[in-house]
Amino acid sequence: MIRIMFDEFFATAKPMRRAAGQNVFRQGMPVTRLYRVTSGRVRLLRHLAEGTAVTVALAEDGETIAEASLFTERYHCDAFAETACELAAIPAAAIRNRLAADARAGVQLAALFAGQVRDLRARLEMRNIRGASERLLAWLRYNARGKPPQIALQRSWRSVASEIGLTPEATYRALTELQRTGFIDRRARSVTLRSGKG
Amino acid sequence: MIRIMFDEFFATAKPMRRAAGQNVFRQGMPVTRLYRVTSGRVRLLRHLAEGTAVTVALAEDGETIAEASLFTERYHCDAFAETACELAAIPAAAIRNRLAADARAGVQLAALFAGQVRDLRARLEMRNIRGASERLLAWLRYNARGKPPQIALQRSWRSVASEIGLTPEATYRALTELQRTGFIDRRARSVTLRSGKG
DNA sequence: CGTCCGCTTGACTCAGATCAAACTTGGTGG
DNA sequence: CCACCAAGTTTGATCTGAGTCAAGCGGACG
Repeated sequence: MIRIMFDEFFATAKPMRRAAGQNVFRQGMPVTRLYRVTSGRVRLLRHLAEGTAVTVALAEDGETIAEASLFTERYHCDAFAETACELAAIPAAAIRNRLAADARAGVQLAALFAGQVRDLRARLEMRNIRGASERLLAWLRYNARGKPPQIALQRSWRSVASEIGLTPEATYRALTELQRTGFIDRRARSVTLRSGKG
Repeated sequence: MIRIMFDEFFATAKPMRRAAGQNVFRQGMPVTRLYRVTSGRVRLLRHLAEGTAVTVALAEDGETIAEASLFTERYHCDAFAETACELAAIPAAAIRNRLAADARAGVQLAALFAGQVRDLRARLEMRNIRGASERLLAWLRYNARGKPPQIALQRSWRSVASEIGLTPEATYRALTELQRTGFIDRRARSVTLRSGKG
């Protein structure tokens, strides 16, 4: 119910495509649109003095980019397609109008962002776990649902690997290890967490 | 101007203390207060089935905890003092009332959270940089201001180390390395970024 | 004056990255 | 239905760079 507001806009958004390397928006340009990545990968780069740049985010899979731009005049970073991609674009003005017209919209948006903050904090915290198996286990626990806790992965383990900051190889090995030590029960992309050991 | 709203509440908040190991709130309890950590460190733990738990965040230094709780009935995690700490507490109802009364408050809050989202994404992205020197350099670039870009650190390098996910030793070595290769110019806690190499 | 903590440097270790090769799966098109 | 290709998965061997332990310096503070 919380992300309804955004989704509603994106549902009717006009889709657009970008070839690999093409630009979506540039730092310093007035904020005209909000984007969601439908497929492919978009890199957000913040330019600094001296011609250097820092990657600020990598978006794929339905992630929305530069939401913070809603509240600023100009984009604070460049966005360019790293692979060929498809994006949904909505005019920033539409959201701003909604925010001005509907008092509850602001609160809804705040709730949406607050949830993202919580989620990002959790992800960041997982990165502090050094051991590959332990980090993966933390991720599994965080994302498992039900009793007993289970995960039916809708994507590749590779993508999980990149989310938790491990190489695919390390992730597969960690899976094997967790299986071996009896922490999980796995069949392909389905995992069941087990109480303690095996 | 954006974080005025929160700060205003926290400024008049009653301070409270917790000894190391003491509880602040528990998962499942109705959300009554919002907290900001003034000193010390608070660990947020999310309990899962099977008696296991995952650390969801570690807050210190003036960080606000469990903002997302503003929009839920009950706390979704435990909070307990990891060291002796001091907290500022404000009633959640106060914020909710403000949100209900002032239409612009919701938007302000959304803007605040959106900024946090951007910041957390950037931090997460830095963690994907493997090399210690490169990661530290990215952090320095992200946090430097001015022309030429400079940083006058107000805290210890140790705390920077933990923020970027390196050991203090690795961080000091990276500093030395960046100095040696001419990327930075350092005197104690003041750093100037230099164009390319030395 | 002594203690604590941040800083610094050195030596060693090891877990995860990297490189490599094979197998499986899934989808595409003939 | 099969040939084929791309991507994901799996396992092995090797290497490297950050973690760990250790030791010493110096400034802040009681």
